[in-house]
Amino acid sequence: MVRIAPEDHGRSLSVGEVAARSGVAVSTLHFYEAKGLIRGWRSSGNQRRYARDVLRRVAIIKVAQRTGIPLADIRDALASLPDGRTPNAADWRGLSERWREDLDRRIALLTDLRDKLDGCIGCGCLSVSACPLRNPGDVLSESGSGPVLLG
Amino acid sequence: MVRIAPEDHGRSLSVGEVAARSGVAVSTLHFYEAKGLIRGWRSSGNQRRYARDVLRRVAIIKVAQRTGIPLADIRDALASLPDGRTPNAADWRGLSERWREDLDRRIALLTDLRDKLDGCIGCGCLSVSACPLRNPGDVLSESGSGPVLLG
DNA sequence: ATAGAACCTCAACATAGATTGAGGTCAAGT
DNA sequence: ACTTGACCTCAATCTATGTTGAGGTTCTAT
Repeated sequence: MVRIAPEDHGRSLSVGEVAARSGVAVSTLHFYEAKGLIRGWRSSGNQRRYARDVLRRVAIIKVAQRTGIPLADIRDALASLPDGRTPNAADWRGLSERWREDLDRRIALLTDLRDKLDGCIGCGCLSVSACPLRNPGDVLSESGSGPVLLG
Repeated sequence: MVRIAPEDHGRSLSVGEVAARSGVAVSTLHFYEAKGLIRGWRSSGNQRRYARDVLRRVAIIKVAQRTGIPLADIRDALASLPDGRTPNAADWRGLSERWREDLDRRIALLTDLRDKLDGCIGCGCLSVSACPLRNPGDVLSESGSGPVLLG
């Protein structure tokens, strides 16, 4: 049973509590911490302790992942959150805006791909040099190599 | 310099030619062959030879990958192409239709995610049990198998 | 005081999708 | 014949995103 020391009550969370409340495995939280996506401190007995903030962070991580954003980018985006204080609604909204743009671009890319799929796969134009499907001169095309998310 | 033996002229392609024309690395073609995505035969000197079909196949593979379909699924879809003959336009169209449905679903998912992003990240509802973003009871929820998300 | 749950570290394994390298062979031009 | 570039196989490595397990420690209830 997870019990919280009296002096911590309502203030900090153990890794097991975060796991239970956020729905991710303890091992995943270890992993996220190692990758710099979440931060915490240690108890006198070297156990992980987290502020309640971490629940929101983990929630954001999972949502961002569902949209296809890699962890490294999520980490960078989270790093833009304020250091000393608990992020407020405006802070989170900033993240949301950055990601929405990326999402918009990727939706446009997929939509474009879909619209061209029937026409191009069926026809003879699927050559490296000429086909619009092979040569996405459209969305994201100038981003160098592949879809760069939130660089 | 890549030279084609007279008897092969215009009929078969070496792995290097396929690489040059399709834009993928030789090692990747080895990899695709090992994974069953492309097939060919060997010359008397044990070198890979491919029918011209393979260029179309590789093109399809790259397009499908761009939409987020995993190689294993692409392999299965390509396996539905006719065995003895060169695939015709109708064959390719069949593939296109299968994938378009998947693409439609994923576009719907991302769109939904985007629409909820601002509202949900900024507000206090991002809890495991209550938030619509955390609990996708909507698009894709019953899709069971197949490529669900990129990344 | 002690059992057992929860925690710790570190290393290995898993999957997808390749890339790289070592060591050796084949083929074409001179 | 020789050189060179394209080719061969097989194993190792890489990134991303974790999971699993071994071996050891801490915490809390009884």
